[in-house]
Amino acid sequence: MESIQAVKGMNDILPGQVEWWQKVETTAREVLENFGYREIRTPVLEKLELFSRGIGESTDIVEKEMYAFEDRRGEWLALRPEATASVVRAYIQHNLQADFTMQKLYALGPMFRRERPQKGRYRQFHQIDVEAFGVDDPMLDAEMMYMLRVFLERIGLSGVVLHINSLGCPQCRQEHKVRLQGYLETHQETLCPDCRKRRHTNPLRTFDCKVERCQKVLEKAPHLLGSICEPCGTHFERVKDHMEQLRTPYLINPRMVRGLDYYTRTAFEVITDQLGAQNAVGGGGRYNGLAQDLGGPDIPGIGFAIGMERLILLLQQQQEEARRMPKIFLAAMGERARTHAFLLTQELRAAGLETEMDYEGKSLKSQMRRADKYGVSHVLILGEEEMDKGVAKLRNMAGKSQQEIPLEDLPAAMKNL
RNA sequence: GUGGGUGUAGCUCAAUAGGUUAGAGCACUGGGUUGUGGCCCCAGAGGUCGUCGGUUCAAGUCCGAUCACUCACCCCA
Repeated sequence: MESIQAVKGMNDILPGQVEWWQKVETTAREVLENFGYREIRTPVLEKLELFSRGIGESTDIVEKEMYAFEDRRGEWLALRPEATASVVRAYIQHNLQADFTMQKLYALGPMFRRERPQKGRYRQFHQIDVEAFGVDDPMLDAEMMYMLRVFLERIGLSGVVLHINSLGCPQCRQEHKVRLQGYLETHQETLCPDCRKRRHTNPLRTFDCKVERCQKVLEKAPHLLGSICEPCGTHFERVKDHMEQLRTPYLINPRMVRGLDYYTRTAFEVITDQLGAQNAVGGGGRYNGLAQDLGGPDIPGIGFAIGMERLILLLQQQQEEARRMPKIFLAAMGERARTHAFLLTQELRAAGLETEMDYEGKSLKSQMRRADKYGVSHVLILGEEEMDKGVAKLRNMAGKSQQEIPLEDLPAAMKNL
């Protein structure tokens, strides 16, 4: 019989790996909650329309990467390809703007995109998603990027750079788009086929084309940053001022464009050069029109997402892993001692001590080997001899010393080690 | 969706120009005198050589197909 494999691009996270995830998750919660963010959990499945309207009909995500299907009653649903649209939907649906003028929310969980997997890119991947609603002030933009930096520092990640840009508002971006299209048209002949297509569909995207002759053309192309409107320009200036105030290093990257339609003004990405082709560990930006696009009130928002597998891949390259092991091992010989050891194990656990034992009646030598593999600091040895005397031998694995301890004192004595 | 690379034990890899019972290291199990770990020594278990088909007296090895994994393109976290 053929064994069943996991779905392509969807991974099991095994013991030994899962410790990294726990570390990232707990650190994320600590930092985010310290900045006033509260967790929200939304369904993994949403109406398809939420994403086609929210992310943009012509984006790659919506066009070709979504897990979309018709359910038994003919309703079109999709596994979420990102979290922002869902969080905004929940925000609108539950009228969260009525509670406070500002809402700071975060969500952890799996996202789904049907792409060809490669290093740092999977069909089920996980994000730490952060969103703040109701405030358009640049102070919040800067605080968010500062918080991202604090988180990455706390988790111990090094070698990443924060890129920032302003994408302007729908109005000035539209004007720029027309100008850029005009420019590209005059250089049409030199552009690669992809860029010729992008000229119509999404001219801004030509900026991250990797073909050399396209880059050459784009060097002289009008930059969005140079032509954003006055209010967008001052917003960006103030973001930068606050970044300096918070002593958070950044790099202005006028070529950065983001793949989702809803971004406005501030956009940012955390970039690494240690992940092969996947260079973005996290990214986000402001999305002032999104809530309204999704049928809600006209409320500004800003947010970002961190790719957990990418972050963990980097951490694993940079840090030693810490394995989780029991602290005490019980080695017992003979039926009487084994039966007692079984109970004793539960008592030690009840006292809060991580305890493991041998369940198979193996030789003492074998049990000691097992204890050593676990890396426990102490082993309790229990045999006929000890049972007769009403004691257990406590062996210190590091020092090799051994002492006898009365059985009735055990949980207490172990706690004081 | 497109292109490249790789599929042999749980893991990392060997296997002469096709030729008998496919090997090693690590990991695993047991043992090295009565009930004591690490180091060392001995022994053991573990593989339909991804799958299907073809060439051949003979295929892990050659050919084809297929699947899986992987890297890259596209795009993104």
